[in-house]
Amino acid sequence: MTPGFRNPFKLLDFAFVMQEKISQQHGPVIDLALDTISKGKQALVFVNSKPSAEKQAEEISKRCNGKLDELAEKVLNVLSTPTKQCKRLAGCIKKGIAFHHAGLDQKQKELIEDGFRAGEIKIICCTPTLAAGMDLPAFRTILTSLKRYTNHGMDYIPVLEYEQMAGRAGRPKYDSYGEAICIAGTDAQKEELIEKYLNGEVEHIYSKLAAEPVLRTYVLSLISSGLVRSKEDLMKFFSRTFFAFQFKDLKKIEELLVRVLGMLKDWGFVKGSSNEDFVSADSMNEKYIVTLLGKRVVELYLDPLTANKLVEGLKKKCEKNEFSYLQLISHTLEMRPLLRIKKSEYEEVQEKIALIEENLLEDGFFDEFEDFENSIKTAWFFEEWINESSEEQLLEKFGVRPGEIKYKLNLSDWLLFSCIELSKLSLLNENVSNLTKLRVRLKYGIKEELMPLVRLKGIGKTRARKLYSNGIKDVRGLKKIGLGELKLLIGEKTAENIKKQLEMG
DNA sequence: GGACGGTGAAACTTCAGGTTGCCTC
DNA sequence: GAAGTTTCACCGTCC
Repeated sequence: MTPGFRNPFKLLDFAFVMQEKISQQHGPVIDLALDTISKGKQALVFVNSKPSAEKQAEEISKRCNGKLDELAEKVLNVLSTPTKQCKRLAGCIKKGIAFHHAGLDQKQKELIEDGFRAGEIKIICCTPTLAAGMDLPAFRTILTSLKRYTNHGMDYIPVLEYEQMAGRAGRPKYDSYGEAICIAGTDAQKEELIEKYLNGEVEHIYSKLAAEPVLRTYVLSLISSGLVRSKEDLMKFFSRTFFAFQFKDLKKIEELLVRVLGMLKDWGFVKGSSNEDFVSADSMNEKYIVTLLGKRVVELYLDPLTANKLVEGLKKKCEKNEFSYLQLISHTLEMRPLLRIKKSEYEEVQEKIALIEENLLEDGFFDEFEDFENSIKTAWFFEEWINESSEEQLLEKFGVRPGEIKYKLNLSDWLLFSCIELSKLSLLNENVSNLTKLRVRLKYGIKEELMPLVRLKGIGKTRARKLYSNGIKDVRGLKKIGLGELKLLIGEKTAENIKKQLEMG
């Protein structure tokens, strides 16, 4: 831990003194940022939301005169067509300021992190993305707010989280100490912050085993690995965990485990190993073994609940189209958080539901209708993607940023792969070819007609579309066209490469 | 007089994050 | 609960 930064009074008083000393020109955050730069140092500014991170960075950058044109150019051209977000980021970076959150493309995040480490970028305004894991120390950490929106309204963040953010301050190699500065609005608030975060204790750690999804997954994998063969084994195992230590009530744990076992059995992921008829259902000695399907569920790292939902959905006999599958995988715990429906979108989504209701692979969503509606919006977003909407269009229509698009696509690929595997093991092979096709389309973001073209290395969404609209629709078309003409369409190097691939068959 | 643009206050809307599968030239 | 965004009334300017 860096010396200096744990001394609470020094710290917070410093912030107050600082505000007066820096003559409060533009508000505390901007003043502190500019002061950091004038000292030749760097700072991380933690804010509460993605829009805030962008706004704050922009405000600071307006008052800076960096000249990082080259880096800005790189950041701008990470995607095939820059989105609004890219332009905004490039504008800030030009001045030596950046914003950083999960909505950025991975490549952009790396450029920013490297730029900061190299000392070119002076200030990063970020959401808690940068709080943990990342090795990005700065001289100063500025925490604009220690409250965050939760399910129960605005609430103070845990002390542990505060420490993670504050702990970014202090660069072992360059500074002998670091400064973590919380912005307090009033004296009363200042006292509150000191009490809670500087004098307060870190919260107790609670075992996450208590959460049922984790418990389900755990029990199944224990049985699958052979570590646990009976309810008795299971109880023995769990009585030694931190979960049991905290929970204390072994009877309750047993009830919970029995329920989980029952579910796994109903879903066909485990079965009684022998002479089941002679052993009563809640006998401690009843032996369990994993089924083939259950084993695969473990290997796929799926929550058994999700796995069962997928299997049940895949079984459904109805007219299935892309949207059917997309909605099925969107309405899982794994896909959360789902895209949320804005007020202005409500009617549009209702219309969409009416349109595709008959093709859905699930029924009985009445208890959590809002969640269901969100799954429709999420599936819709995927659908637009495979119909060749650009990142910019998705940002406009669904408010999904490029980084989030990639993350969601990665999840969807995993879940579709899981659907394929589960179909194979559940004798539901009629789904396999459609799912496989869908995976390819999601990977590239293309309509079905471009599929033959993207098989070739060097051809993705953009080039495939260009070729197609010029009448080249498949490998045969590519073979027929002359090299010169092909070069004009997709560039010299790529054209040569493609021809080579075709020759090799 | 009417179109247009700028300004500011009120009303409205939204709010962090990120491991897992497989294959591979 | 707070901050960012949108909306809308109001005013001044120019043609």
